[in-house]
Amino acid sequence: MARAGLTQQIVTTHALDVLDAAGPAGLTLKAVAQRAGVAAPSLYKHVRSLEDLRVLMAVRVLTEAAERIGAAVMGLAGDEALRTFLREFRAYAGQYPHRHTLLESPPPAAGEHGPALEAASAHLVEIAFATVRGYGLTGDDLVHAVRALRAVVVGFVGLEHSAGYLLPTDLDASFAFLTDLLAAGLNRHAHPPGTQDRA
Amino acid sequence: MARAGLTQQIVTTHALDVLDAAGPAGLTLKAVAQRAGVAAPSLYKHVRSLEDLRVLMAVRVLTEAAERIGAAVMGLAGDEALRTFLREFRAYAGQYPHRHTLLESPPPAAGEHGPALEAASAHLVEIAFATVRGYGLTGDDLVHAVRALRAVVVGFVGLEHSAGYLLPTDLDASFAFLTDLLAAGLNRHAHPPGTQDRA
DNA sequence: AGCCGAAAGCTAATCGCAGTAGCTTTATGG
DNA sequence: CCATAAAGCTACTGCGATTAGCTTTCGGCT
Repeated sequence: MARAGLTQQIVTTHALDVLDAAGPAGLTLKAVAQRAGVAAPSLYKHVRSLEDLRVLMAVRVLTEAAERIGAAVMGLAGDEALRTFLREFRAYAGQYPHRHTLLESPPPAAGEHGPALEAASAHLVEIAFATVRGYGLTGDDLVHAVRALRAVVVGFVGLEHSAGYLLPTDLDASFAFLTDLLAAGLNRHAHPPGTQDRA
Repeated sequence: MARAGLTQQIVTTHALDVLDAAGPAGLTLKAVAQRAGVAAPSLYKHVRSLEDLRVLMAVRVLTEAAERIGAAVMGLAGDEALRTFLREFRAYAGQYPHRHTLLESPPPAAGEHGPALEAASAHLVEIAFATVRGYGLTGDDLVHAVRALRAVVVGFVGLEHSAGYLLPTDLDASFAFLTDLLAAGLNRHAHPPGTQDRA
């Protein structure tokens, strides 16, 4: 028998292919093994469990998304950076409509690859920070802004891909509306016209 | 043997108890059956499958949340209504930290209870519409605003409960920040100070 | 009071998939 | 050429969902 020459990375790649093609419910070790050309138990030479594999997939997805979004945002600032971040995030999710499910379920820092997951997540968060830095926010407001940014984009994309938005109204327009909303809100905090609202 | 006297509603209630207690991964028919005091296969007299049960649970959760949020928002308008909607939604999710997972996965209108799911979802959306109505938005903007509202709240709550926010910064403050952001944004659309941004 | 059919439960069995045990073979480095 | 570790494999266990078919209870009707 010719050896398949698998590695943890290759298995992860096959697993992502399966996810993309068959959705979260279709992500089974048997399917991954089949795509990799080996018997199912052989995968255990490279991953500790299915959950472990999911974590590895999430790490990959976060890293990929961060790279892509980071590259797009690079050199931009303010509204332009913000719009680009949002657009690229949604574009990535649109290209792989099932991957967003990986960023909701995986157990936090459980297991061997927990730290890697946190690191990958932190990397994306770093990019979000950089994106928002230009608005002149300080202290906790900076964190609040990053959280708002993530909530907005994750929420919209999640609803978009789990059939949460049923009305016929154009989704691109809704996303643009939300983008404007966020941009305007951050600008308002950047140049507070007074001490209008809650501390 | 004394009869358990189950109904679809009671089974759904037990299933939600299991979900609340054991999380999404612990939601198994065996666990539900045990809590209901019957053997696992007996559940099939009331639900078609585990997936079907998940849909029923989602319907219940959406209905409950809509009632609760609807009651809280009733009689309010503008920012007050908006803040209440957001606060109540998050409070519900905070009370049952696992239920938000039901609102992400369930297959759309698949199966017998698909229409019920859509109806329950539509009910909550109606309340979101009512909440946002006071801002004087028209046409598609109204839909955009509702979608923004849902994206914001679902995104924040989802990240909050899946350990997406790791920084030590206070989550309540971040939620307040996001609430203000949304309120300010909707007010801006309500009273456009000109034709400032993108159509 | 007693009968009947439907519905609710049960036990036994099937099926698919995650995970484990232990053997075999391929690469290699010495 | 040989020892050994890693990569695969087959066989097996266990669990949970689901199906099949039997048994019992219940409500209505006579």
